[in-house]
Amino acid sequence: MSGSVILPRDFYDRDPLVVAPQLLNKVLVVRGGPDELVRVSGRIVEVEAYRGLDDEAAHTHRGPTPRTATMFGPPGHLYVYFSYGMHWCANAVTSSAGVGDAVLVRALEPIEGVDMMFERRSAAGRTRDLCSGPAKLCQALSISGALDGVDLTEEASPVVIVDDGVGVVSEPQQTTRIGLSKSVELPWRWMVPGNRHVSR
DNA sequence: ACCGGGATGTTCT
DNA sequence: GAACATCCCGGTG
Repeated sequence: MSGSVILPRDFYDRDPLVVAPQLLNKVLVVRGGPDELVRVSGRIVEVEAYRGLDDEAAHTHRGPTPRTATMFGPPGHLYVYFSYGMHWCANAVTSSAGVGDAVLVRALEPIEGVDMMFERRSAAGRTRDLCSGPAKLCQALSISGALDGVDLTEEASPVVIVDDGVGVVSEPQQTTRIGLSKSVELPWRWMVPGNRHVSR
């Protein structure tokens, strides 16, 4: 798309506390996949940072496991994990390879493929129900474990994150993270202030 | 509006 | 066994 630029590797190769708020207003795009010729996308309006070294809630905090191989890998890749026995959640790996940091994408404002999103998410009654949660957006965009490890910085990738020229959020809303029992005090969740598509 | 519980399977103690 | 980076549905006020 003209005017849209794929975020480069350098963007991700930094501390997730820096990357996370800068991912707000960027656009997550999924193309191809199970439904050929379909392109769906949404603007990132809510994120959380996970930092393996000092964050007890991070999957990587207790060292490498088979599940977290991608999160310990190089930055700029998609880390997808299976949650509560039925949901998928998607992260962008940050920091350098071997560190184990990532940013969880928690909510999108739908842009392209809204009809397809409603088909995939029969429970959604309103547009703001389509992508207002980390597992909801994976369902709407058809992101599953098959896409774990995808390079987000390659033009040919089925999943990319692009900058479409909308600026960074000047004063992101910052709170503690959602749904955790460990490291609950860390204020590592950021949102676009006033956006209707954030999670509850 | 809020609250409680069930679904469902991988990972870790 | 218990915990888990969740969601949905049905209760009640």
